[in-house]
Amino acid sequence: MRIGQLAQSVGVDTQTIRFYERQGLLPPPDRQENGYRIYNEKHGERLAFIRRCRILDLSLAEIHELQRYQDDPHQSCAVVNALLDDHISHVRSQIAALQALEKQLVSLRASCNDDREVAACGVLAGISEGSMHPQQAESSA
Amino acid sequence: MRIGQLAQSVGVDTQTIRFYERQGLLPPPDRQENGYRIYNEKHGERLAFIRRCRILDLSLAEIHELQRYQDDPHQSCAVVNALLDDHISHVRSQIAALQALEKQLVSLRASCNDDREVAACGVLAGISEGSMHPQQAESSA
DNA sequence: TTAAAACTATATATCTGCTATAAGGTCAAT
DNA sequence: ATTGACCTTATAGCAGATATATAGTTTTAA
Ligand SMILES: [Zn+2]
Ligand SMILES: [Zn+2]
Ligand SMILES: [Zn+2]
Ligand SMILES: [Zn+2]
Repeated sequence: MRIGQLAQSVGVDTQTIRFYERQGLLPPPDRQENGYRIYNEKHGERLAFIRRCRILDLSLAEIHELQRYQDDPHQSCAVVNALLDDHISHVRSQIAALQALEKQLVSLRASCNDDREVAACGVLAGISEGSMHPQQAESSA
Repeated sequence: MRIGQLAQSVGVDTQTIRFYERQGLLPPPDRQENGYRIYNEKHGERLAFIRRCRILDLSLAEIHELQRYQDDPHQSCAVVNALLDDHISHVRSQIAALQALEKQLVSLRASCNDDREVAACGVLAGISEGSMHPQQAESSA
């Protein structure tokens, strides 16, 4: 199967497939005499795996790591589970950061109604005055 | 004051200041004879405003819009408040997406303990099997 | 006085995960 | 013969910086 078919069957752009190949996430397929890439079902499964990882918001580096684990199937799967735990904490710290941010924004929003002119806007005043603390999106825990 | 001093006083990198200037968020300052940028307190306030907006995770485009509002101080501040409301809904939809993701990840994680080998890992099996639905990080509401 | 350290300038590359465009080669049908 | 659909590579763009390369300037100290 050629790249367009593979792309359609998995629901990605052909560019994305070539991109994954360049990144080392998909093995370079054989080529026809004219240079066209030829894929088999293995490639399809591999690509689908990558896409499902991306749906889980795993980074390409994390996916790469998972693939390395799959290449050594007899080691303990604790490494896989640890990777997932780490990723869950990535996601949780993002959530926490965003929730703190939301709180800040809502309180800022409450400092103004719509009946003023810009020069007296409570929101702008709140930002300009600035008793704010930086967010930390990711921690290296 | 030169760029290094300004950078230190606001707590950003000098590169970041030049970057904001290129993006049109900071007005180009006067130059010394040797070409060095010279800043005054106005620049400092403007830069600090930008940084506080960034802490609130406002995009550079949103900040730009706020600046345009500030340039027309007699219009109704409803536009400012609307911008903030939009941004709050950006943040909320990010939170919702991440929470849905967290749920998926936690359930995936629960499908494995650490006592297997990679070939039998419940996490990898869960990803490979793939009964997953794509996330939508942002909606164009 | 001179040489090194610290600062400034511009231009360019890097990061993430794609997506889009340009410019061209290949193939089937008309 | 030419259209159209497909394929190839190379390159640029998005956000929001950050890093590097290379060069000129100022300050400090030996
Ligand atoms: Zn992660
Ligand atoms: Zn207002
Ligand atoms: Zn926003
Ligand atoms: Zn496992």
